[in-house]
This record gives sequence, C-alpha cells and structure tokens, in this order.
Amino acid sequence: MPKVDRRIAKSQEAIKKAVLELMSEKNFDDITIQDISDRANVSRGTIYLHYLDKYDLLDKLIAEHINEMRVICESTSELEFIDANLPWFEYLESNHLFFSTMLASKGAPSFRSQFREFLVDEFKDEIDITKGKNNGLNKDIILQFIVTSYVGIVEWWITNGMPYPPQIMAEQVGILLERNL
Amino acid sequence: MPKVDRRIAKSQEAIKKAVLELMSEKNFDDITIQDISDRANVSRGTIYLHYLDKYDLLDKLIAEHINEMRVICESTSELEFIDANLPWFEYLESNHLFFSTMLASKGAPSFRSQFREFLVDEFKDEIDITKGKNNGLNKDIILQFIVTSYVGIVEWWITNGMPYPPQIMAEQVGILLERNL
DNA sequence: TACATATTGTTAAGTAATGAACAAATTCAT
DNA sequence: ATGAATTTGTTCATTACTTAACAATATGTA
Repeated sequence: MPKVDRRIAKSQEAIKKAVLELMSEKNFDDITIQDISDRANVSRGTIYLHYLDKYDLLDKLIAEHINEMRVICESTSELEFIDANLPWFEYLESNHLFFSTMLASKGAPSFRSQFREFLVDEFKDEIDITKGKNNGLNKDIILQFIVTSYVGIVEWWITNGMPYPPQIMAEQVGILLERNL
Repeated sequence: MPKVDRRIAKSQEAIKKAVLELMSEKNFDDITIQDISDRANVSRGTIYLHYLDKYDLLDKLIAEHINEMRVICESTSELEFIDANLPWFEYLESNHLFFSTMLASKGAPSFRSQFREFLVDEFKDEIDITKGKNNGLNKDIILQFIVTSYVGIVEWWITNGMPYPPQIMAEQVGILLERNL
C-alpha cells in the first residue's frame, strides 16, 4: 500500500477531529463547511479536495470506523471472547469522542443502524443451534438478542464516561457472551 | 502585517512544540534534526525551510518568547504592578513547557541570561532614587536585587508545577514589587 | 587508525494546500 | 414575497510541503 502523503493525512485528521468536536457542540445540520474549516484550521477548499460535502464527510468518517472495527474482528477471530474483547474496548476507549458523538441523541441517526448491521455480520457465524446450549433455539432471535446487548453495553459504557477500564469490560462482557453463544 | 500562510504557522508550531518536548526528554546536543522532524510529523526538509540548523531554531524560539514578553510589558505599562503581573503569570502558565524546559538544569544555558537581560531592560526605568523609599540608594543594586528575585520566583513557580494560580502569584509578587520600587 | 553508520545540509520534481474570486443556491428577517 | 446576507461548490495561480536522492561531515566502534 503506497503510504499517503503526510499532508493528506494531517488535513483529513484535522477535518475529522473538527467535525466530531462540532457535532458534540451542535446539530450536524447547523454545522457549515466554514465552521469545519475554521475549527480544523484548514482552507475551506481543502475540505472539497477530500469530500463532496459534509454528508460525504460524515459517511466516510463512519465507514472508516466500521472498517477499522472489521479489521480488529479479523485479527481476533481465533481468540476466546474474553481476549477478543480487549482490543475492541481499547478501540472504543481511544475513539470515545467518535462513539459518544455518534451515539448521542442528536448524533448521526444512521450510525446506530450501521453499527448494528456490522455486529450482526460479525456475530452471525458464531451462533450454532445444532448443538450445545443453543440447540433448537431460533438463530435470528439469539443474534438480535446479542447484538442489542452489545450496542447497549457500548452505549452505556461510553456515555457514562467509561467508568471501568477496557480490561474489566472485556472480561465481563466476554463472560456474558460465552454464556449465550 | 500580511498574515502568514497557515501552512507556515502550522509547520513552525509543530516544529517548536517538538523541540520543546524533546528537550524535556534529553540533552539538546543529543537531539537530531531527524528527531525533530519525526516528532513534529514534518518532512526534514521543512525544518531547513525555516531554520538554518537546530541552534538557529532554538535561538528563534527563545527570541519569540522574549519578544512576546516585551509586548505584554508594553501593554501593561500603565497599570499597577499587581495588575500588570497578571498577564505575565498567565503567559508563564500557558507556556510552562517552554519555561520549565529552558530553566531546567540541562536546558538552554543562554536562556537564563537572556531572560535576565530582558528583565533588567524592563525594570530599569521603574527605579527612582531621587525620592521616595529608594532615595539615595544605588540603582544598579536595586535593579539586580529585583531582577534576581523575579527570575527566582518564576523558576520556583514553574519548576514546582505552578502550585498557586496566576491571580495569587500576580497579587503577591505585585505587593513585593511595590515595596521595593 | 580505519571502517561502517548516522547525520547534515542541499537539490529537484512532484503534489497538496492556500487564498481569493466567482456565480449559484440557500437562509433569514422584514 | 422581497431583498440582504450567508453558504455552497468550483476555479485558478501561487506557495509550501513532500519525497528521494546526493555528497559532505560527523560519530561511534572494532
């Protein structure tokens, strides 16, 4: 992969950080491109160099995180839930501004459903109803049960200022997942 | 004044921040240009675009702060010491990384004397030995007495993690100055 | 000492960001 | 609804930054 020019990386970082900050302060619809460029300390034109408009920017911001989460899932696919959860919660912690903003009431309404879809995708192959504890149960219902729990836990943890460290969260949620999958 | 291109401002900010951070971690002589460019996330060539070498960079960094302090002094020249001190200590506080690094034992040895010279320059017109409390005393001695105290107070405050807020420092030091000038 | 390695300072060609301008579309108050 | 003001999205010439290369010093080690 040809490494990106550091000017591009820095501009995009600044722009993404700016839009997140602004979203935590006011409605996305009330944010102008000028607001973003001011906050990012970047020329307004630079934003159009990378994004079509602010909606495209938000889409790409979300898509990048979903994608990054997919990479984390791949890298931990061999591990037990308790261990696999750790990189997960560490990622949530280091990007808490993103998650808290996106899950906030006035955040990006589309994020929650995209997040859910992503989780459905990741968990769907983990469910075995042919044997074991879930023998004979309904796959869709188990899947939705787990995904809902996961989103809820993440939302609670993030919006309450991450009251427990990632290690504890990984362990506790790991146990709960083992119990249900 | 034609406002500077924001790319220049950003590069120089990053470079100056980087060199300060590195100086707080190791000896100035052990810092390479490559270290600085890595830390600043800037191309090595960019540093040479703005500075002759790392010594020139350090010189300019110091000169900028001395100059900024002079501006602050000008803007407060009409005020009583107690009030004039506030912007001063606020400046010290918001630039504590600079001052703590420069006043550290392995910092920039030249800074202390430049700082002293600056203070001599600023205080020398404040001393009146023709009347009042200092009538008949020696001007040079009073001047050195005050400057030494000031440097000492600043050094103590900064290196001890600024244990009192700028307001308190401004007030207390203001009283001590009134008493001697 | 001699050697390898790291750092310096400079160059050149290519790329990204800038600021300013502009018409078009939108928002807002009257 | 009307006009004023703001915001949008695009363009263009200019400037700054980037990467990679290079020879020349400097540094460290056997």
